Amino acid sequence: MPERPTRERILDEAVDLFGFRGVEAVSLDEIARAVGVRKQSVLYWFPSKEALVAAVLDTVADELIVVISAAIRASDDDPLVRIDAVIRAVFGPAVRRPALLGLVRELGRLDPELVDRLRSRVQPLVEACVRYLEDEMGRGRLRRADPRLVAALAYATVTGIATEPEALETVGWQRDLAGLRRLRDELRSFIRAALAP
Amino acid sequence: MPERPTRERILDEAVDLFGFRGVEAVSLDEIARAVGVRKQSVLYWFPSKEALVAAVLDTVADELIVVISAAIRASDDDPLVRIDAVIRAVFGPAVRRPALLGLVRELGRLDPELVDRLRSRVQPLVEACVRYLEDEMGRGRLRRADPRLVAALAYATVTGIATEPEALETVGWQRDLAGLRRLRDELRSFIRAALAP
DNA sequence: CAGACTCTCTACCAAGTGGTAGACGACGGC
DNA sequence: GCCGTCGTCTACCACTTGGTAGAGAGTCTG
Repeated sequence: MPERPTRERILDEAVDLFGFRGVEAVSLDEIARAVGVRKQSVLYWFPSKEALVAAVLDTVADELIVVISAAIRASDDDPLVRIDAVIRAVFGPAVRRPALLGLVRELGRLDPELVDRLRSRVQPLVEACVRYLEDEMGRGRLRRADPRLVAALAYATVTGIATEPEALETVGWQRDLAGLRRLRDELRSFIRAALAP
Repeated sequence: MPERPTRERILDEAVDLFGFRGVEAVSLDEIARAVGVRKQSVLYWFPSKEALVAAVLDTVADELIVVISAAIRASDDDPLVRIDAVIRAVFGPAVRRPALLGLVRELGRLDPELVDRLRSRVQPLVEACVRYLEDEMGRGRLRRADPRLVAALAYATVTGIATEPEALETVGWQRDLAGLRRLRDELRSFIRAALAP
């Protein structure tokens, strides 16, 4: 049978385990067991745990960058619609795969070199968003505000919900996908209201 | 000399170490060394690592609850000023002690029982804020919006910045206290703009 | 002083960690 | 049939982890 290659399956399980439980808390052995293989096979594909973490970050970043930059290039001219699309794009992968949110929460603790590489890949996207916001504000199609703040807020909101999905419960929502979607939708209309000219 | 009691010093170091590096990543031995004592003395004061974590959460919650509920009871009548005070209060402890932000990031991974207890202590505060927002909105002194969303956004923003202070750099700000303060101030005016009637 | 209590210590343990060395079978090209 | 490469395995290592047992020093109370 054409089973998926071991390397891919390891990456797959690693995303979930690292995301839900934390990199430090998950051992190579546990990942191996989840894949149905021995720890030493994991070390065959990834020479060290750190290499595995790096590979996980890379794959995740690839996906995120593709999805989000596609949304940025979306053709609709109305800036509010466009912002909406980006927010949906940012939440999209997280809604489909909650472990990704948990992974974000690991960033602050990982080897700074790894995080730097990841950030240098994401930064151009953020800059593009900021420039776009500035542009539309200059043309009066969005209310004047610090575009970097808007970016920081969106960034922080997503990672914040990532950090503590319990926050959803605390404010009286379910912490499952429905709660996440609801937050996303409310956030969209909130930003709309704040940025509408 | 009236040195601070060992128990307190352990709690103190634990807040910083757990916050900056993560509960799982910090060993009892490391905490003990930071205090200048042997691991077994730590285990004398806290019968297990989990008990230490619980105690840390309790002390932190105590401080937060005091500071925030004081801000909620602030006397100023203008809702915007009042909201401002609460935001400042939420950011206050974090600005003074960045490790607290890191601790928030641990919540999602800790024993659910611990987190539940913490949440049940914070929830009344959140509920009070929500009721207050609803009330002022009903009286037309704040723009109509879902008060739970406002609470969730504020909550998420703080924990988001906690999760990844690097986000500050990504959007072009310093990640130090100045950056944090700036984010706080911008957030205040942003919420003001969004909620002003 | 005697005895209890408080606090920190040394010594130890079983379990688990990331990682190395190398054997073993399967497979393809020659 | 033979050889090398690939992928997984068993066996092992040095080290760290959270936790136990109990000794012993210091102090307070009688």
